[in-house]
Amino acid sequence: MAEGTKGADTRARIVQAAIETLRAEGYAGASARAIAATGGFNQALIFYHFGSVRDVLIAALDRTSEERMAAYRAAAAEATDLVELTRVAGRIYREDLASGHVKVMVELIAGASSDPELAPAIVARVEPWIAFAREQVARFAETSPLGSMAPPQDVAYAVVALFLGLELLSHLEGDTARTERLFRLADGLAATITALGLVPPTGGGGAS
Amino acid sequence: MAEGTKGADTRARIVQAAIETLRAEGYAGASARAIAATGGFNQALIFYHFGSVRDVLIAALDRTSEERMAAYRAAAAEATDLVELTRVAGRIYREDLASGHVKVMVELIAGASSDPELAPAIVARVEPWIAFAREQVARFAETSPLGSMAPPQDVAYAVVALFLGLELLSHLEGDTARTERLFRLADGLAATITALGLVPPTGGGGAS
DNA sequence: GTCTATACTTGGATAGAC
DNA sequence: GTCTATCCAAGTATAGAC
Repeated sequence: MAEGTKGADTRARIVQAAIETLRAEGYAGASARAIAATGGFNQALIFYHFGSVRDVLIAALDRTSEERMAAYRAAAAEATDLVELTRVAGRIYREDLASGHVKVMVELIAGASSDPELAPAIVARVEPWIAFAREQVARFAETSPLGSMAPPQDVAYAVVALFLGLELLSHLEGDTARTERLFRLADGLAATITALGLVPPTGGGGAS
Repeated sequence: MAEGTKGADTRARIVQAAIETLRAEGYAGASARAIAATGGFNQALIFYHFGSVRDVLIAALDRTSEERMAAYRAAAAEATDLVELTRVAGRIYREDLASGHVKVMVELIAGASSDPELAPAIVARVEPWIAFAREQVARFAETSPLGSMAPPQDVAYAVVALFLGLELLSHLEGDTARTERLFRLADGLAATITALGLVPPTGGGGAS
């Protein structure tokens, strides 16, 4: 990598503008012209650097996804029990709602319906998140009573679905209060599950 | 109502075509031309009968929403405890995933970002679903220990978010197996909550 | 590598014949 | 009430000057 610096800079500016446009206008509003207007550069640059609008949108998801995955991994590594994991998950997810990462993902998942060539690219970028959630749930639930009642894979799928759905609802009306209450509720739920002995009070290997 | 019959018939055909197009092509693919091609009628009819594409999409959500709300109300009325409510919710929601009602709603919520005039109309049509979920949760949880731990309003919000998120994920790859497992998991969870005495074993007023 | 100009396509919407 | 024809705006993408 490190090819010319100037080209890489411009690519980054385009990707950044694509992210901002997806956040503000959604998939249907993320045209080459709209992205160029957001970033203050020429529309033709998108095609020179990425070849198509679709490919710059995929690059946008790659960029936020890598950045946020790093944040989630770092935060998860700090958690040594389910209560802590729930708390950091809430904290990081709230950052996401604000930063727009989940919005970018949700818009691209919804938009994939209209573009058969986009769909497989989005699938490939959503699955790592489900796998990551499964890893984290498994750290505390795999060998516990909870793990046999609720397979980590299924819990992880539900958690990711819940996060995506919360994004849809909370940005529809701009209501963050309800989401806030839900995370406090989740903290209480994690404490209850731990108190009931369904999950070990501490432990779980380090996050990978 | 009952105005000319012919006009009402055509309106219904257009709305039906809009629903099918939203299901198959998503919001970004639901153009007037695409809807007309799906329904086999002229594109100009949409503007004659509805004035704009936006308004026919809103009518599409109205139609599925009314129809599905009736189905949910009827099903919920049968449930006399939380276990039954969970089971019927799963059954009805699986019908929805297949029929496409949730898909229509999700696509319009996501699409609302790109059309400021669409957003308030969608908000007004999503809120009744959150209110309905709250009513149902409250029937069994309001005066129980669960109700004081987890306010029905917040639980309802989470349930709706989960349903919307499951739609996004399950239709992204066409994976219905994971959703199936989740509903069996929910059945078990409802049974556990009841066994723990967090919720009355029977009761809850009739559904409105 | 970036800009201007432009070709071509699709989409929203209307006019006017039937 | 429905269809054909058409206008115009917006979108993707490319060619070619700089």
